[in-house]
Amino acid sequence: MAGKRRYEDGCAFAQALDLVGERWALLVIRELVFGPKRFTDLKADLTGIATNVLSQRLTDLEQAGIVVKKELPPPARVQVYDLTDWGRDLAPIFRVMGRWAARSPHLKTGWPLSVNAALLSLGAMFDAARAEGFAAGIELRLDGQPFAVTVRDGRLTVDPGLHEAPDVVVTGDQNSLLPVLYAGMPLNDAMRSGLRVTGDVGVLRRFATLFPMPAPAPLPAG
Amino acid sequence: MAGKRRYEDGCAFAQALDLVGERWALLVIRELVFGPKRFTDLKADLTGIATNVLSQRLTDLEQAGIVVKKELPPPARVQVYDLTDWGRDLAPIFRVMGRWAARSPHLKTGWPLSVNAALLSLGAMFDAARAEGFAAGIELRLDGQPFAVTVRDGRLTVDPGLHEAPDVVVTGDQNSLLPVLYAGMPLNDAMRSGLRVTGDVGVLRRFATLFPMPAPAPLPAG
DNA sequence: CCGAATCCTGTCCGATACTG
DNA sequence: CAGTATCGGACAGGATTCGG
Repeated sequence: MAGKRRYEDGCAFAQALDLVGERWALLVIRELVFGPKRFTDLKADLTGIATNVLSQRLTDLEQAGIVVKKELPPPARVQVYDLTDWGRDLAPIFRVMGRWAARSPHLKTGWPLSVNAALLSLGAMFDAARAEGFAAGIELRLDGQPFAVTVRDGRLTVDPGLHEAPDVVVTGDQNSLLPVLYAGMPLNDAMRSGLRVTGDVGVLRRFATLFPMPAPAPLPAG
Repeated sequence: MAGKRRYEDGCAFAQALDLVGERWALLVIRELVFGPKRFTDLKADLTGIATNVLSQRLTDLEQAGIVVKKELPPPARVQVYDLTDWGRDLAPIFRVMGRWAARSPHLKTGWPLSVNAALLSLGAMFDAARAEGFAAGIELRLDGQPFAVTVRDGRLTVDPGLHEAPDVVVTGDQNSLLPVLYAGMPLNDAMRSGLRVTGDVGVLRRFATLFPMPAPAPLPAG
């Protein structure tokens, strides 16, 4: 435990990397931004992570003050991991860096995404200019979990839980929905392959125009 | 080379980590945001990095399209590493994440910083509200290199090179200057220990009030 | 002298098996 | 369900050496 590898750098950014720069650490945080999860669910959502690594990261993040281990009240009485307020303040990182990576010349599209990754990508790719004069309430039920997406005043918000006043409700999985938003797939195609839409489909179609893919960066010589 | 460890995740953020998530990678980029450097200077500015690791990161980042290897024109004819435009777009990450880390309950202050780290920290800690109605041109000469710092319209910019119209010129090293900006050290103390100031000292004193330290996050239990 | 390539050692990661 | 134990392999750290 004493042999922890650290940059010995006064730079606050370098000290951030000491806390969240190890492999998987930021992805663990990504999976907790919309609310607490149990160990096994975290493992399921983080494809490929080993149990010992997940365990290690959670204790490291807990010691850093980013994650807290909680026990849900009876009768549930299961223990879950949640972000502290400060830990949740990392959310903008995912949007800023995700938007940057969306311009990678090597970006692989069409790969499966976790529910949390898909929801964060909305905030990353959202184009405020295209949303001018548009307001909408959309409830997304991905993998059975409801999320309230709201567009208003050129801003997009995503919160866990049911939407108070949805114009449209979309049920299905994120990997069916995202090609509609980012790759121009016709909504009808997605509905034919499992996506269910109830309510105002026009709102959803309009919503799907708010996420333009940025042009990839040029690759210097290769 | 083929055995590169990757998250196989469609999430753009996870793919960003595939590119810049390895140890030292983001710090290498940090050291290049204000302009190209030679291998040896990079090694000197990144305290503790091993030559083979630096070499490996540079070739990885070059393949990713983030870094380019250039040869300066004769008579210099030395090779330098520079960021691509896309690579330089990572600069906001340092500010956002640095500002986040400044609230760490474990933050170590008073440690030495590189020139680039110090300059990026200005953008991270700058408080626009405190700069209302204030405009200033400040030339910082840190470790012999000049940087033009400008405050205007509630915004702060930092560019490499001499300032066109400086109100004040500060010469010295970043570790003498930063305590004045962030820790309330009296400017006179810093000047007594090596910082040299020519021009309007009042502008510098006012400038030093623009960088309030945020309150550290509470540590949940211990 | 600069920019690496090459040892070697230690630590971390990944996969699986196993336990309260 | 929620982790711990174990082990092989990949990667990082440090020193040395080599080519331009």
